[in-house]
Amino acid sequence: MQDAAGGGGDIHLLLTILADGEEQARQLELGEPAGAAPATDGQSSYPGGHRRGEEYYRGVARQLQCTFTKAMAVARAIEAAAGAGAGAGASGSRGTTGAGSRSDSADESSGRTATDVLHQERQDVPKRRKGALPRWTENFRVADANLDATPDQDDGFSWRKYGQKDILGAKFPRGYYRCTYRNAQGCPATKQVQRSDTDLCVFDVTYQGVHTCHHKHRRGGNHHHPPPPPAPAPPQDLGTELLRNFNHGLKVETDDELLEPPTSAAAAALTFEQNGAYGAAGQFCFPSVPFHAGVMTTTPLPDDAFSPVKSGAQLGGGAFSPAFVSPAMSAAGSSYFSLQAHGYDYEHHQGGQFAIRGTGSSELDEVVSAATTAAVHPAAFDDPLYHDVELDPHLPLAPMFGPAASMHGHHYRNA
DNA sequence: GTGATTTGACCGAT
DNA sequence: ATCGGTCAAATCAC
Repeated sequence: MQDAAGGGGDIHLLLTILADGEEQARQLELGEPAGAAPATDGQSSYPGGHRRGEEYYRGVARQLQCTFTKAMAVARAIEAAAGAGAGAGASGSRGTTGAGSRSDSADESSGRTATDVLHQERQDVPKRRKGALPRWTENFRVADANLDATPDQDDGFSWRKYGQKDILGAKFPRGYYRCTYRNAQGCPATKQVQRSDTDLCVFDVTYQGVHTCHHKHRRGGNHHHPPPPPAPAPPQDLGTELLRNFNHGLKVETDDELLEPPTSAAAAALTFEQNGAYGAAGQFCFPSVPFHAGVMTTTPLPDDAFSPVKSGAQLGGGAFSPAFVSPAMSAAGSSYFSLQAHGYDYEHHQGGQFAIRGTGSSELDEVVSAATTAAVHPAAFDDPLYHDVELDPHLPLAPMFGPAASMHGHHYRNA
């Protein structure tokens, strides 16, 4: 509604990003580690000076790539904002009745635990917080673009389809699934599956809510899937890992400057806050750099898909992964991955981009300030209680992988 | 018979 | 009024 301000700001932002890109291109040309130089460390990371240069160029090139991505995102956002207030999806509404014989809806039916939980959450936060449940998206690619190709890459959970809907502007209907054990165990997890209209091989799978069921891996069910495919990791892990990584004193590059935690995180959060003022969102990019396994734990998580630490699985070819990676995703060779939590969409592209898309409003400030606080007091990360605080553990403050990692902050308005 | 899927209708949000 | 998400009766599959 107040897109006007956002639009103007976004244009300015776009210009800023483009200026960044210009600067990065210049760096490429000069080969001079300008601001983002690994100046201070140097030798420790790159014994061979010659190799260091190579790495440097690569890094700058990736930055440049990220900058382009950001610019395009902002441009699209501007376009969308200008065009029409394309309704942002993500409505977490919950229909109550069915036809005629309703009887549940209230709250006491035994199977409504998940709903209850949601209710409770909402009562705790009177503001309407639709995206109360963490939400993230993965792209699955199937071998052939066959129309009857199954989007159902077994992710290790048992899903039950409860709806299908034609979506405006999409060629293919969207399928709605919820955890089979929703009634039995009150598991709130759901997912939406939609085939990409551009690439028939690609299915966008949006997960929402973390499995609370003691899911048993789908017993030799419909699909031939021998590999033990755990589930899309619960976002908590992302937050945990991010925060953990943060504690490792990695460097973060925010927009223009290279910073070091906690300063860096604080600055990143600050950037966010500024973005928040726009009512917009942030997009963070960081070059894909070889990361140190020490920072993360790579675990082929077993059945209990909810152990606090499981992530860092490598995508193919040495590309880094976000703080967590669902085996389902890597198995499917997905090239794209995103996550949303508490109103923010986190997106990660295999190319090394990470974006945060906010759903706007005051929530942003809350989270940002919480994040800022947390960033300044890294010790808080070790406190298991931080989960209970408003602090959103899923913030993008984390310096991702490796000392050379850098992160750019920007935002764009998401219609 | 049991459980999953299909499908039209309902509901909240925009 | 429209759209996305959900419900539940009807239907299908085992």
